[in-house]
Amino acid sequence: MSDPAPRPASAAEVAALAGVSRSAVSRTFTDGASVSARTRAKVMAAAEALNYHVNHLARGLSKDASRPVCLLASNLTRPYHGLLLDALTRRLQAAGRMAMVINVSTDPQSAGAALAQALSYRASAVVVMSGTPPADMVTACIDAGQKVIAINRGEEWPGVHHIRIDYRRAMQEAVTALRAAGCGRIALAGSRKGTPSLAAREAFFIEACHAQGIDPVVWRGDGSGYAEGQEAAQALLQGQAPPEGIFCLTDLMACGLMDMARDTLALAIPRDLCVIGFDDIPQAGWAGYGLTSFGQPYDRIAARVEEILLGEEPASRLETPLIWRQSVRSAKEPPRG
Amino acid sequence: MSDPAPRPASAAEVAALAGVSRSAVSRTFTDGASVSARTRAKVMAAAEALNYHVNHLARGLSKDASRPVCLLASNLTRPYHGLLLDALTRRLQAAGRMAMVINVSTDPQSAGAALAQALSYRASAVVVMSGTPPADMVTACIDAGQKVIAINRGEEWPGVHHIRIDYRRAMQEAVTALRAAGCGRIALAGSRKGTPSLAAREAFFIEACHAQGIDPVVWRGDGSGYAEGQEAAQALLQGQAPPEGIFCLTDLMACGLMDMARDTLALAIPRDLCVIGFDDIPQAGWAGYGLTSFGQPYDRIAARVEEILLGEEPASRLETPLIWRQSVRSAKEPPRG
DNA sequence: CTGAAAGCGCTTACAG
DNA sequence: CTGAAAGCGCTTACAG
Repeated sequence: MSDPAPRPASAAEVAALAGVSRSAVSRTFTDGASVSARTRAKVMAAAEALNYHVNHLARGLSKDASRPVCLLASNLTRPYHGLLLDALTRRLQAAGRMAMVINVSTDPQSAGAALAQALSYRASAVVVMSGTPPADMVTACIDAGQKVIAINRGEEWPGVHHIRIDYRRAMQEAVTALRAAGCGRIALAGSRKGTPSLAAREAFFIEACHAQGIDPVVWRGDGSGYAEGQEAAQALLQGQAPPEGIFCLTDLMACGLMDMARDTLALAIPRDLCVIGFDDIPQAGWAGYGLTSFGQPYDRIAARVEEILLGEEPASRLETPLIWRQSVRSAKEPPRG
Repeated sequence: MSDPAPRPASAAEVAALAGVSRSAVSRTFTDGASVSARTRAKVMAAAEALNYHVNHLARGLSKDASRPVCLLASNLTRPYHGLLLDALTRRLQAAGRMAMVINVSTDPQSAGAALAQALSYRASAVVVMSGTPPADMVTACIDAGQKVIAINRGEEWPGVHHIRIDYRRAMQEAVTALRAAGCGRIALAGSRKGTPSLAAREAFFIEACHAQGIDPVVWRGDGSGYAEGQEAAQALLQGQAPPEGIFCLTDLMACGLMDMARDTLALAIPRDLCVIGFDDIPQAGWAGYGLTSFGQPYDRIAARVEEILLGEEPASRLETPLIWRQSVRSAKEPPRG
């Protein structure tokens, strides 16, 4: 309002104004520190007058807890990533941590560079939301004292904290639901991309089919988005004796598949075809889709990240509830034919 | 791999190993600094051996350029915000800046707290992607030497760098397109939410209608998402002489409106109804919608942010191209009736 | 080009 | 409870 200060106030200036030592100021803003009520009051008054805010950058030099948490993200453009990032940033913020996001989408190999950046900012932890950084960079981070938290990344890395979904159970449920809906011929709309989550869902879906005596038709696209869903529909649904139930690796694929099945192939869903997706993105709930899908436990994932930050080591896999909508016949309805 | 160091190497250790001063190490990692090739080589070798990375936290204490850039975001769950955040983080990263995101979605008033956080981390700039922080907090940031960059935020704040879209021109184009498609009765699916962008689109759309001698029907929902689009369809399309062309404030609303118009009201698009949206989210391109929409210049916005960070002050408003798809009849096709 | 020194803004034993 | 001092890891005039 008055003379605009060129730089923010420092603890030293607050100390001077309050007539106390810089240590006293520091203590006032440190949670469990011992300061008398009187000193604290003087400090607070001075701080307010100078619009003082502790410099977290400087604090991070000595205090681990105020160092940033790095989020390695990609494809922020896709609903799943947006939802996860939303849950994560919200949670970290509530915990008073600074979230720094590194976008690794441009170059699939860039995950290594991202970790180098995390190292440069002395992040206290790095959360790998996607991408697969090279093992030696992961080791370097861990050696430097950082926690590395992997969300739904495949292989077990030594020293890495994993947060995992129980894909096996989910895939069993998917197959069961399709069979209960009367689907005899079952297919999987998969992907050649081979990211850990995608690969795990594929493997467990096929395993579950076999366990129930079914031999699923498997189709694989290049990616796992809307366009691949459309391709899947064309590839799977045109021959004779086409599948009656399809599990799509992602909701995005399911949306593409449904659009193509209805508009071009003139199939009715769920009468002629049952579809299940994964991620429970907002579009799954849109009237145009009504897609039955597995919900990702975004908030629970975020909660686990915080637990790990606090030193706890949660073990069990997270459950994904199947959200029922209209793309799968309920057991009572008769199947087609 | 070998003995895991509890903490990362410091410049002092590198200096010791290389047999030079700490200044020499610092200079080696500073862009325009004067170091002999020989010294630099020694330093680099030692740095590699110790896996040294400059501590940007510490560097931020004295160098403005390595202080973080704060991104005040919200609704990361929505396509528009995801797309913008994606473009921004990508660009900042390429520029070697650290992007710290603060999620202000929980509480609309939380924008003030977010700014306080930006102040605490001595961000060199804060980018307001959404939310409207209180004026005095904005002043505090500016007084503390931070750049405040507002993307599509309404009012002119003193000292704030604005990045703006030419909504007036876009809205004129929308009305023109609808009229060229033969739409006589025109409506606006608006919102009571009143965020700056939304309000501006509304006002300019109505202004453009009047300029072309049209009196649009205006409906307003609570928000600007899919559900409000559905409501808009019910409210606007049921009476007699319903609108033949509707502009929706957002693509999300347009999707909801289209679904409701087709599924429940049995209207054909664009035969019975032309629809235009805004944002050009991925779903607009899905086969189920084929929505004609204005594209946000995400990359250009990000480029401007960088320009402002570099001290330039770009002035003109950004253009939004109208992306033609199938939800508006082209001028040649005859309108219905 | 190079090093010794002071400074950036904090925290945390260490005495009192 | 409180202050003087050393430390966190960097940068940048200042001499040489």
